[in-house]
Amino acid sequence: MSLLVPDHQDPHQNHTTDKPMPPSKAGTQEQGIIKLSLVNSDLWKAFHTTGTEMVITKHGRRMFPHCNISLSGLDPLTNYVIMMDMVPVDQFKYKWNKEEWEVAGKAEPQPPAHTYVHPDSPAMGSHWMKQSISFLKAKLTNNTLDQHGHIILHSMHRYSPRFHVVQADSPYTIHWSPYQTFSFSETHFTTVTAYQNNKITKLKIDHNPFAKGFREGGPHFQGKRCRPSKTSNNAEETRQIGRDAGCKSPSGLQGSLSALKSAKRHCPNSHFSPWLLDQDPTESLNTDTLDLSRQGYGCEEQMVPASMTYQAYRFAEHKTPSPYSDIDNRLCSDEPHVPDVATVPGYHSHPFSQDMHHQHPTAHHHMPASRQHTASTVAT
DNA sequence: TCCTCTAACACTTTTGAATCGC
DNA sequence: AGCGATTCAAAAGTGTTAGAGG
Repeated sequence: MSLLVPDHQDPHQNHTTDKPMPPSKAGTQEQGIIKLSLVNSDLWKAFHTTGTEMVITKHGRRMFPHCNISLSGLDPLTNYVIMMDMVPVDQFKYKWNKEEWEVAGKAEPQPPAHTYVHPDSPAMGSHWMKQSISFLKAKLTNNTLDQHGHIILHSMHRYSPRFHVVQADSPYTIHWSPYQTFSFSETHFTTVTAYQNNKITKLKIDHNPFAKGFREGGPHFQGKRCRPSKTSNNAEETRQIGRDAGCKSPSGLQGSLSALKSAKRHCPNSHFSPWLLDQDPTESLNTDTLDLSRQGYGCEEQMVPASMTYQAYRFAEHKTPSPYSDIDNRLCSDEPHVPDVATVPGYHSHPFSQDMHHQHPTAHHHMPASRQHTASTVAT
């Protein structure tokens, strides 16, 4: 499920290349009683230290590290929608020059991006707090004509994921619902179509099980496709990683959970990625979840008309996030009213970023005027 | 010439259905 | 019949590379 979000130009964003947002404390942010933690914060920090790169492809590529968060402080009996989007970190385009990233000019105009709505949304607070929330299946693409609902980004630009916790009984009502926004400085990344920094490549191979094909017995380690290249350093270092690799993964022991557990028993010294084992695959986030499919708008990523772009929001001033605001009326006036979550009247216009300059740069708390008296913001 | 992007490649992991044993 | 464990095949996902294109 995906939808358009407003202009991401956050007045509090850093417009220099080396000034990240204030770091979140131990990968956790707190707003009032709601606390959001970045579960795999250490992994993100490891990448961030080197300079995280995310590959984007025409057909969509998953993130690695992927975003994995945990929530606490929600009302167990209230429904929430959890969403993730990407905001530009600055206004520059970058290029990789030998050993470091350098500015290569002004950023491209932002494409019509989408917000990734967690497939379990909406679900009760108890459901979200039961276990960590993974955005593993969110995909990034550089295809501005993408029809699969992937998050559209520009290559060679820097972005930061944001997480939105929206109190809503259904995606139809999130527009006028209280919501809070979280982001973490360690999750900033540079988009690429091919990895530039070989240190990042090494980190990915070390932590991403899908990369094992190239680490253990892959073509590059068998000489089939090994050849000198413009990135020969990468090739040699990658081969070295292959030579250094330890116990081979349990081929033949398949069967999802049982195979995984069995494999772990049989090969306790194997290198199993944390993101595989941290989460118990038997714990699915399906219980207590409203069945969106039955309601006709599905749990899957959904497209929204491409007619609305960020640009429309560049002129939007901060207003109370009311469904009756002028901005909303203007933006939605020619939207077709079809029963799709992404095209619900007012749905696009949820002012996720219109009023960021009133909030802490990394933790934002938004409430409709009528409910603000009940909210307290504690920016960490 | 340089830089960026794409498709193909060979491999691993994930997923879901089928099968087996208790 | 029901349940859990195991097996199998297909689909999905991975990083690297050469080559195309600007």
